[in-house]
Amino acid sequence: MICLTGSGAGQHYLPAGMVTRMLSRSPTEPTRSGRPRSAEADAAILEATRASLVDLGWSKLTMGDVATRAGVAKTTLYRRWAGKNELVVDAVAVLFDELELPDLGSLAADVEAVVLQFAALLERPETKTALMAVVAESTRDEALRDRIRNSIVARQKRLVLQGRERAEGRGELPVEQDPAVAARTVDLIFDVIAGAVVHRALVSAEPVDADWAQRFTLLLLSGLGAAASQEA
Amino acid sequence: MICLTGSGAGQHYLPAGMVTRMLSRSPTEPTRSGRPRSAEADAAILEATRASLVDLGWSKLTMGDVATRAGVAKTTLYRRWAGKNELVVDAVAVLFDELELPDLGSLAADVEAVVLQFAALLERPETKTALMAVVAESTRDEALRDRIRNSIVARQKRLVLQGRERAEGRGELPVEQDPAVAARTVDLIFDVIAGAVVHRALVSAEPVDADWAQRFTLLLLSGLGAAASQEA
Amino acid sequence: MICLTGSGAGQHYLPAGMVTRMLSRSPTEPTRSGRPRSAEADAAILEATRASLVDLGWSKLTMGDVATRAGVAKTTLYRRWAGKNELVVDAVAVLFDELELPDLGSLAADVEAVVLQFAALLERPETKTALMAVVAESTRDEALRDRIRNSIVARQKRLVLQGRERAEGRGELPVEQDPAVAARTVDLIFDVIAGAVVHRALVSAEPVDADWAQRFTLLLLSGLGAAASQEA
Amino acid sequence: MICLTGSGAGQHYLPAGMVTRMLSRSPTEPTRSGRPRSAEADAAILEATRASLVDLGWSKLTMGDVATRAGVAKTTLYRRWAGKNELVVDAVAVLFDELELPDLGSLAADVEAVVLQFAALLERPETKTALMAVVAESTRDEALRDRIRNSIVARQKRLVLQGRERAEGRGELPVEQDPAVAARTVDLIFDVIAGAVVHRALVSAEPVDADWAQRFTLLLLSGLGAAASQEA
DNA sequence: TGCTAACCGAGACGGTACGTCCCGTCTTGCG
DNA sequence: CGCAAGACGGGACGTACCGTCTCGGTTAGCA
Repeated sequence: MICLTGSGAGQHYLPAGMVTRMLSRSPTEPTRSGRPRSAEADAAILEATRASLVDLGWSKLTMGDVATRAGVAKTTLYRRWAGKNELVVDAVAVLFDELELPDLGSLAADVEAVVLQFAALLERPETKTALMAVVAESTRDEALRDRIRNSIVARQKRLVLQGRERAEGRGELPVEQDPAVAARTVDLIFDVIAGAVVHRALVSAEPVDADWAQRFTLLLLSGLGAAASQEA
Repeated sequence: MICLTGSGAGQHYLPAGMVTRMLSRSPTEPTRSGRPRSAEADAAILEATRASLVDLGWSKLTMGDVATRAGVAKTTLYRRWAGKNELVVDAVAVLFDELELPDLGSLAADVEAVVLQFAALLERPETKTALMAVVAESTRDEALRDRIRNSIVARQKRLVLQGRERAEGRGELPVEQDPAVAARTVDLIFDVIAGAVVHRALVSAEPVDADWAQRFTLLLLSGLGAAASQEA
Repeated sequence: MICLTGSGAGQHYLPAGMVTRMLSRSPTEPTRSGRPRSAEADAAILEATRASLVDLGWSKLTMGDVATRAGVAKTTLYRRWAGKNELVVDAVAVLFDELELPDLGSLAADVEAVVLQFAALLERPETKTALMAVVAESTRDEALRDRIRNSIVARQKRLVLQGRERAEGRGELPVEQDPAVAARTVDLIFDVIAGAVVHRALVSAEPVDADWAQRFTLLLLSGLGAAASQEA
Repeated sequence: MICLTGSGAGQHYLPAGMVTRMLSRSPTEPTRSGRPRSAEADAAILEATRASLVDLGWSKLTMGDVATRAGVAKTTLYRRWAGKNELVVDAVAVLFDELELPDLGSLAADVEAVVLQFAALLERPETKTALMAVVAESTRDEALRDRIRNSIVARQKRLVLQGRERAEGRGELPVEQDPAVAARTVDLIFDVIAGAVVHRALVSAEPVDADWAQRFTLLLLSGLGAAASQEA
């Protein structure tokens, strides 16, 4: 697995495990003199951000309110995050970790389950309100777009990869030899699944229930099979 | 065609042609004495809104800036729209009118074309930045959600309906007898198409080019065929 | 009396009496469209400034606190005054209006009286704390220096002029023919009186009582007589 | 001359020469083991304070900036001085040491000279900006007032004492027998001289040139002679 | 010569106030 | 009565310093 943990809190922040011994100090991390940043503050801030998001929603959330809830000074927030967008991405990203690909014996069952999981996640007010807002903001902010990709999108896409491997193992899908084809197929499927679920839940504002999940999965897997046989 | 015109500009707004004769005055529109509202102002405001959206993006757009660009007082904006969200929805909605379902002889060709049209629309900065933002905002605002549905979503969904009718006419798709099944199939397809395109363009931030459109269409139509035969 | 009233509140502020008739609009004051500034707000702010000065002193006085006390938004302060310095000068200037030259029959008695008046003024916390602070600030700010001169210094210097005229009338002082000599003598006396009182009260921090006033006046008037006879 | 050196730098600060032998250790200064404070740091800080005062003025001067200029940590400043006021008083006090009463043969010449010296000192930006500011601050701070009196005022007042003694020696002034009368006369003269010069230079903002000094001295000494003869 | 206590730099901490921007509302006078 | 202008009370912004508090590391002087 690649770097899905990673970015962590802020721009100049050193993840805990990185400071090891004085001897093996990285040359790019000279010494970090001065008082180190409080890890408790980090946790409190992210937790407070999620709480504030639930209570107030994206547009009413303010840095000052988050700071107050976290029992922290506003400056402490700004020392770690450049603004509301970055903070919320980090606060929400962790929620996507709970998505898991269960092994229910068939690809269809697995896909249906993960669709429902994703829909449940999008039901939660902090996710619903935050996800589209940061995506909207990212249309004008390259750095934010990268942050979203690393922190959120990658967390979701790994499920598709995992599902593909498992289906290949089960013999439900032929093993794709060409890695380029494999990659773009994964991307396509990912956009279809994530896009459809998000669109149904947030734009059409209709429930993503078991019935819809089943019909969607049928459409997707049928298409996948037919398309694969045709591409070959 | 059902109600796609509709809501129009603002809460107490009278479309230009509607103020006709004093005789046939609606009882809920008592007399409207005094100076009537300027229709030019409306056009200027919506145009200014789109321009401001291009220049500044959603989050930096302000009512004051729009008013200044339109050569209009802030009060004039608020007399017509309740706030930024409503204004932007109306300003952007018209852009979705340019989407059309061409008749290229086959369903696949038609779908590919409309996918590319939609992608081109999402390339435009005013659309890209506005669409997700108002959707995000609508997660907490019922009235806004309705406005979006009436002004934007309906404009897109009609293409799917149209495509289905045409495909049925061509014999590419069986005529669905049960109207409930028909409706939910249309909804599913709409969410898959719109969701996948939006997700690819704005979240994955990858180009929606002819190749992708073709592969996506293949997946969709294959799935559609297989699913339809299975549901039967 | 020349322009001692005058400057008034703020930079773009129109004193009340100036807006007279629509006909005789000054060409430099084009029309002043829009809602006019609230005169009540002005008064409330200046009053609140003096109160805050008494309670908190110069260095603890904040714009926010003044705004709160005045029941006014911070922006309303900043619309009229560029900062704390300007505001305090205007708020305190009016206090110097209460200085008056009484007519006690002799120059000595008049001078003693005005010295004690001035000392009493410097006892008041709002004056004491503000005067030196704005003077200190004015060492780096040309505009502030002018403001102080127009609003405060001029109010004091008129007493010296008045005293001279009265003493000349009584025959206590010879009538000075050369206006240049007269002017520089007035300046000298003004600096000596104001300087000595301020220095005693605020730097030496000793009481300016009747005894000190008498001894100071004796020194001043004796010197004035001798110097005048010598200069002649 | 008595205690003009005086308080020295800071609250727990030990002037360099004072740490002598263990034997004669003050009982209130238990042992002072460990690394002693850097004397170089002290000098660098005071120098940096004056430099910052010149560049930024009183109100823009910050402890952080002084620390940076001195190549020292903020904590090092706070270990020695309680705050900005105390630091600036100490930094500026030394400048008043350069005031000297020259012996030019007559009291008038001596006074004129010292007036011009004082005026020259007040021309220097660090003095000009600091003196009034700390005086202003001292109106609310008893301890600061004492510090100013010990560090600055006393340095100036000694010149008046010295001048009086010299004039008595020359026979220009009668020797005052009553020490109380002598003391209050010195105080009066001091306030008149210092007050007039400061007021002219900083409030009236007019030049204290040779002409003004001469006219002022004439006024003062004439008054002094007349007043003395009258008091007798 | 090694201990140890107080020093030092760096810089993060919880705060307060800043001055600005925008909000959505409210007066003005003009047309 | 609509409209442009612009002042109003209010709220959040992001920044600058405050004075305090850890950190890791240095430095004198006693043992």
